[in-house]
Amino acid sequence: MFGTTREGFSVLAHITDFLPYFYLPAPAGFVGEHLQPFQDNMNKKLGEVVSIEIVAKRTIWEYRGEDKTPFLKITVSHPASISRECNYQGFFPAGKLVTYESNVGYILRFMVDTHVVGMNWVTVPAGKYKLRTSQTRRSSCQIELDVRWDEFISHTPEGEWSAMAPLRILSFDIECAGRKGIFPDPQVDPVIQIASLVTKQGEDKPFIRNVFTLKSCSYIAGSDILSFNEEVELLSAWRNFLGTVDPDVIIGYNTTNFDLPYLLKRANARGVQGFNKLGRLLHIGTSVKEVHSSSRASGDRDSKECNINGRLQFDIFQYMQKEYKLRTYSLNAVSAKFLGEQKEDVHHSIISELQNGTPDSRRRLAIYCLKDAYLPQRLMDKLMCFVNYTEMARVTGVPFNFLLSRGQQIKVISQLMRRAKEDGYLIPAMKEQSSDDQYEGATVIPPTTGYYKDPIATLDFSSMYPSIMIAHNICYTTMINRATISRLRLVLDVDYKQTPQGTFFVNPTRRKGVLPIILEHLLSARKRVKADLKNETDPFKRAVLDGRQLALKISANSVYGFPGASFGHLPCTDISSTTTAYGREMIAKTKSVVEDHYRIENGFEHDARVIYGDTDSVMVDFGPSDVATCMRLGAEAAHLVTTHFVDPVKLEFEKVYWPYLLVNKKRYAGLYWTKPDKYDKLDAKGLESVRRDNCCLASETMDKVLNKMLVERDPEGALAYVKKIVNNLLQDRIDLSQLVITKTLAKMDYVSKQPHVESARRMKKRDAGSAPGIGDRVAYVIVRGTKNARVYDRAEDPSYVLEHNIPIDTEYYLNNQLATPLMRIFEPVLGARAQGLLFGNHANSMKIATPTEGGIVTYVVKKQRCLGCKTELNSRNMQNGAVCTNCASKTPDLYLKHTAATSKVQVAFSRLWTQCQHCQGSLHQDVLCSNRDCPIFYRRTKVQREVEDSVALLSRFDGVW
DNA sequence: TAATGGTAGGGGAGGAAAGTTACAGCATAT
DNA sequence: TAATGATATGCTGTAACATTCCTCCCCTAC
Repeated sequence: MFGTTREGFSVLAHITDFLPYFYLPAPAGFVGEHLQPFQDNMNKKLGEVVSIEIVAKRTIWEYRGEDKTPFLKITVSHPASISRECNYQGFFPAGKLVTYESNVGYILRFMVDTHVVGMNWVTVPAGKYKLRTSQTRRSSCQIELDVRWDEFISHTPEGEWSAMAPLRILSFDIECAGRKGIFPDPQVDPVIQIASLVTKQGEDKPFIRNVFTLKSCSYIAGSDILSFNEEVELLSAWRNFLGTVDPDVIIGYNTTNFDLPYLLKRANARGVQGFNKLGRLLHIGTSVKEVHSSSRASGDRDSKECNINGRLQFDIFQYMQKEYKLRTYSLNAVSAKFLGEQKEDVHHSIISELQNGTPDSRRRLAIYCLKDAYLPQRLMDKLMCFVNYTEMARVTGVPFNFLLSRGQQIKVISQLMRRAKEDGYLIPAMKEQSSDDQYEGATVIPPTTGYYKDPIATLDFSSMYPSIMIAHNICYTTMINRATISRLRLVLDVDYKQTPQGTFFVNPTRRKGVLPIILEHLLSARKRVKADLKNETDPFKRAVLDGRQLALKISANSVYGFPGASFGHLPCTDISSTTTAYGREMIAKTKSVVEDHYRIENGFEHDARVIYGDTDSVMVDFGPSDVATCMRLGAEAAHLVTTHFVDPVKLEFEKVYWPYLLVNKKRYAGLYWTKPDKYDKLDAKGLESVRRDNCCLASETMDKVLNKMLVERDPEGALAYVKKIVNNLLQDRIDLSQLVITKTLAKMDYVSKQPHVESARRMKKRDAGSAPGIGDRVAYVIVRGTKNARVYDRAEDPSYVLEHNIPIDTEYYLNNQLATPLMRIFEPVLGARAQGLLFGNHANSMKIATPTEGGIVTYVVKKQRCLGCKTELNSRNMQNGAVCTNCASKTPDLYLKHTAATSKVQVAFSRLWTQCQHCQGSLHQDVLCSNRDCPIFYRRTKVQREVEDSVALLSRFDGVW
């Protein structure tokens, strides 16, 4: 175990004598005399079986009475020796044998048995350990010791033991000098700079800030600069720096997939001695491994993995991808969103130029590099990533690095094993069985769509699935089949009950399920933490507590998904389908109770109607037109409904929507009220304004329209707004950045052609290194094409479109991105007249010639036209380079007009240029930024082209006078 | 090999299939 | 009156086009 003391000294504790083991059910007739020969027999095949003993345990699978049965606990000397096959005197028939707890990782096994959870404090009592001497040391840690696995104390992370450790965190970024148009290749392209920041956990300023540069570099305030003439020296010096700093945590942005592998491959290519000794173990070097992960929630993803023993790796890029749903995950976009600042983005082809320039140009690069090292640290602080993950590791009990590298299941398994061990249950190692059969999920009440001017109350079941599982004691350990029922002579409704799904579970009086116990523990712990949070004033402790309650909530919710996971460790469709069946019954019951009770004939002023509901919520139109009454009725109804259900199931009144626009199932918007005097926010669900797969123009327009309709209650104003946007679009006054559509490249082999897939394919052809890979998000815009050309043929990389000045298909954006979604929300409010009002005629559209076959104008004869009357200029009518004979007299006027136009765009351009200079922090240097996530960049490039065109036009007046 | 939370549902786009229309080509009637 | 040619009519196959329905795909709600 690696760790740190309270004072910040690094520790390596060698844990001794902990051996892996697994279980086999003892077959009938197997007795004590068989143990030794059986062990000898197994040793022949496996070797290294240390001991076998008979223990009384019970399986977690199904209720089979309270009797424990004999199991063989087989202890082996090495994790690899755990087997699922054994054969001895016909006792263990091949194929049918089920082993228990044989598929549990050794690390988790150890942590469960010693009550160690990820990121917790451990005390090694005096006298129980032996310090290692300089001869026996195996690591670079300051303290190194040996301790038996059962002689240290693991502290539950509560009270004084919930403090964060004073970990040293290194954040770094590298720059390499690539060749033009090609993504850097570690076999060829050198590493030229490495920027590093070192911060102590909990402090807001780094105590080391430096940059290693190849060749000299001018002074940077507040940072150390270490320059080297040889790349090999640079790499070697940085490795030594890392060893001296001895960080506990290494962070960065995409360091796992880019920076670390690049450094290692480059050092290898240049033959830098000992570079791969990045970890704390002296005899183990770091190597790169390709891994593939796939999950239903986050899709497929290819990535790399580096082992740096004794140091945690925490790649903020991976964290963002896992925890946030964003349009783009570039460091630019993420910093802009969460830190509120754009950063300069130097295209990789320009880096070499800066490197080959002067100390000052290398200084620019160094500043850029330092910023890229600083931003991950700031993101981590701002978003509390490290604190939240620490709490998640503590709550679920898994090692910290599992949280990024593994899925949801391992967290539930960890909790399940801990609880199971306490109660003497064993978990079977199920044979992998990928079943395709889906079970039935939740009900979505068919919506009565429309625009509601009266307040709509929303009632929710809090933590629905967890509370169902607790209320009805649904668990592996409580499932029971008919045979067992008759064998044990159990009585319906006394000992067990039949669920709506037709399955049977024993009552808690007979046996309380393990899953319900885990869930109760999680829910009550969350309640306690929330109570503590109310009294806590220290902002840092508050953050820890908040992270903890969040972790508890997420953990409780993922318990339900675990038995339903078809590719799982312990799939059990009965548990999942029973839980959802109760849920369906409850939502139906809620609807009928509310609608039966709140009726005019029962003395109420209106008949209440349930207009919509999804899984655990119902939306009720009680009738009254004021929020306060609606809230009172809602709270009352929630209370009434709750009495119909088993504890701890609880229906809560949560909020009122007023007004409320119900578009379809899972698609609605409304003003969200929790108190009668003021609304909290505009809440939109499922609509284009909250989706990532349409362009910003579409979502922002919809957001504005919703605001005008619901907040300002001004549908006419909304109409006018849309008309303005449409006009801007057709006149090409919308930034390209607003039109970028992003979608995830989810897999390799697509059945049908898709716009984002085809665009990614074209990008790959141009530069394979920088093209989006599997799991990345692809950005594209739709350009004009030949008639009937498919959308996938017209999807193009925005940078490419910008560089080559390819015309945008405004009609596509108008019809597919704006009109269709907007009509869906206008129609319920305005009725059928909306259509004509908005999209009837767009005569103002600028007609741009449609390119012919293949998207390229093949034979273009450029003919000059008169700047006055646009007539074609030829040898007969040409007065001068600018105008025809007819317009000759207007030449001075035309000249003035074009001069004015030119200077106007020049002013616009210089303003944008200055803005970019401000952003890069220097007003007397060229702007190199090509940040594709920054709207200014697009605007600047567009205006730049306008300036060029305008100047070219003006030059036709040259020699007129 | 190891590892991978669930189902319900909207909506855009592609693509096959079935339907429509226009038209050439031919046979037949006038 | 029969044979012949011109024209109109009707049928049919085919290509082009528009529509419908289904599937794939992405993303979201819960």
